[in-house]
Amino acid sequence: MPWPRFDLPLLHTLVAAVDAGGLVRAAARVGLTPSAVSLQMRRLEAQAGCALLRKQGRRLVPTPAGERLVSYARRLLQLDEEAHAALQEDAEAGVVRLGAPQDVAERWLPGELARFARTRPRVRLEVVIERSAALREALAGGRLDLALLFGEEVPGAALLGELPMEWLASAALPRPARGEPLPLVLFDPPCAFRSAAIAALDGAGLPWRLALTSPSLSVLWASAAAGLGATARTPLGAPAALRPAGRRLGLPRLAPVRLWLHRTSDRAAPAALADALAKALRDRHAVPQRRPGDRG
DNA sequence: CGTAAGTCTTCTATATGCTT
DNA sequence: AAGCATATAGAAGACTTACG
Repeated sequence: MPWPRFDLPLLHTLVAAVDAGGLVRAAARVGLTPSAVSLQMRRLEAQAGCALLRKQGRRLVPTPAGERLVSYARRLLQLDEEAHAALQEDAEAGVVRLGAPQDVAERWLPGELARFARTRPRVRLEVVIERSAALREALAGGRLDLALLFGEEVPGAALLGELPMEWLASAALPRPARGEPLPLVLFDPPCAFRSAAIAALDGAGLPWRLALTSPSLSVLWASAAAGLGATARTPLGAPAALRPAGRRLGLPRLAPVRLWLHRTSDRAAPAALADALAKALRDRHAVPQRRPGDRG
């Protein structure tokens, strides 16, 4: 057996395969074709000397040996990241200012930032929670280095992932009678979710009315949860009382929204740090498509 | 020591078969 | 029929070896 026993890139792919639950999705994560990933897993099984993955229906799940190796692989990859970061640490002391919408900042970002901070203890992160319009303005004004934004493609922005956009409502909100307008709970404009919701209803010829608008996501969640109206958003961070309600209320399907990583065009100041954080987020692009166990 | 030729490794593209 | 894993052929790059 040649040294080393295990190739780090193969372990990285194994972790991606187990996390993604299949080789096709793993391939997208690691930037290879599915066949290359399949070959990598065969090579890794040869290195391990035993089967690491097995089929379960259409999914691929780890064997007991695979699970043990994944646990080691995570530690090895973490150590690799730390070793790399340690060599760069001296060049990397400073502040990164990152903006994000509230649901992203609360539900997705903390884990990613903690991971980043572990490997770069001398970096201070400043997270700004604002609506997209305010974040765009702050980015343009040089008050942010990076921003996570929902919406359309902008040159220079990196796609982090796609999230389903759904109609969300309390079970207490009745289906409107024929011809009755659907009460909506939405952000003030400009808002990508608001525009998409209204366009979808208008496109389907369904009447609607604004029951409440607010600049605060918490107010929207609480109002919708109380049954004031339906809202359109990703399910990320939605309170438990809000359920996907498109089918029950007879509403048109909504296209998924894309989450983009924008960075300031001002390449000055802590460009290296912002680059490092941007790379860390892009590399993982771990936007949960749908957590296992979630329904519809 | 430097370089050219041969070999090996690993990738993509495409085809195929299995499962749901 | 769609979605997925895998088999195979060929291409590209990395590595090794032989030679001047």
